[in-house]
Amino acid sequence: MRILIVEDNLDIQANIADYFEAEYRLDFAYNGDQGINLGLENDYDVIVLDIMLPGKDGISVCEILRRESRFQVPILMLTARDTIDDKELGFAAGADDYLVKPFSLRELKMRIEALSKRPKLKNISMLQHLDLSLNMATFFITCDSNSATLNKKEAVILSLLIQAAGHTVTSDMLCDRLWGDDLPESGVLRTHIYNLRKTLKKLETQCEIKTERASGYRLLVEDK
Amino acid sequence: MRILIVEDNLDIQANIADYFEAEYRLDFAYNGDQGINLGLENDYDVIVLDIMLPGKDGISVCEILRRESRFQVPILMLTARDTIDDKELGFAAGADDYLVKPFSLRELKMRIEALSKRPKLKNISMLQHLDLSLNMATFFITCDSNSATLNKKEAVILSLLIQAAGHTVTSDMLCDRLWGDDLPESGVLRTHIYNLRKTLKKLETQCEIKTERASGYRLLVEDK
DNA sequence: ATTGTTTTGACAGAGTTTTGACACTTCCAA
DNA sequence: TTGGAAGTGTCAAAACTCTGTCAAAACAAT
Repeated sequence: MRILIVEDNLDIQANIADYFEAEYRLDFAYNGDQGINLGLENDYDVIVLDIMLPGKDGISVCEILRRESRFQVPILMLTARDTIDDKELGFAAGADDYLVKPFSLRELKMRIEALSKRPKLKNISMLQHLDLSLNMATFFITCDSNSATLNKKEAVILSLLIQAAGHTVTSDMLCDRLWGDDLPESGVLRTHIYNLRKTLKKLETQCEIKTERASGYRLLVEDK
Repeated sequence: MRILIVEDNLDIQANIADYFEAEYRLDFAYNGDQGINLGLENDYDVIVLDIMLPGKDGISVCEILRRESRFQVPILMLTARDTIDDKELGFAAGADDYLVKPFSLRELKMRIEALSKRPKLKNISMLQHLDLSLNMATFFITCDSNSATLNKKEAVILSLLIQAAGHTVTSDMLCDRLWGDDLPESGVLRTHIYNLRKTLKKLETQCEIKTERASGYRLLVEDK
């Protein structure tokens, strides 16, 4: 399990490091900007975010991560204050859980475990991108007056591409989501992408799947 | 028996888990939004809802569940405060029972048992959808001048479909309601759906059961 | 016993996913 | 520049899975 701790207090950092080092892979950021960079770069299982930070405060960091990240990382906020205002701000910014300082490391651990166990693609049932919208409950896609239904694999692929729109989604990541550990050894993914493109074309949508050679696929963000 | 616990305090969660795990099927949510999602997604026998939650408080969760859910799940509220105000708020929001912290697990269990025994379809004995009406006391369905009587299983299936009209009801959920834990291992459900469709056709109703492949069934809402 | 209800199992047909073959593109080194 | 290796696009057909259909058997109620 990989965790990012964004916290400026060196004592707290050291405590967390001691307690969790053996079990998790930890990265530390000392200020908001560094937190944003690391958070966008890597795919963490949980991000622990102090609300009081030098430079950008935790709320802003949280907002930016939520807006920019192509991953749906659970974010746990730390705060010294226990005012409702703070909490509401935090949740509004997209935090998933809250912990008030001082806290026990044991409790922090329990919450991290709880967060990491949540299904990643929780409740997003209606995804949109440019002129396209995809209903993940029915696998129905619509573009203006045109529509079609995808099958499951295609829907999963498209949903991941939309969520990462503009960023490349590696083939590995797609395979992981589609087949988990026992992947078929043929080029199935290619076929699915091919069919997906065919139905996208039929819908006359502006959305286009670009392939990043030797890496993966990416949904273009600009109109044509 | 399937129960949803919406409670952010991990210690209480752990206690409840220990005490009830052997006997009930438990799901946990640790904030309001997760509670709402799980509550709407699944068909619980009882929902236990803490009033103090991160994010949406229990009252709002209760209101939303009551408004949105296609099930009539009994809701038991937990609160640390014992003010009349709180109780009234809770009942106004649609809670069915109340328990003040700290409480004994034995008492919680008694209340859960009591709630779960209440008839599920309290006042709904006459279900309607489009031009069809189903009397759950007699299993009699009518459409204009045509009518027929269903048998019990068919009636249960149709009632669930009507209550969820427009939304997919998973096969799992249907099986759960029809057979509980010891399901028959053949494709009985298919047969019942088949027969149900046959009588629906005979009645010349506008209602139509659509199957969502690899998922479940859904009653169409638009006229044909 | 008779009747109605529920389950079983077999089969066919429809839809989904995988496979594999071939052509085409891109990149790199000779 | 040129040829080959690696990565992709294309497509049809095979393999697989889920459903609909139905008759007959098992079960329950009266």
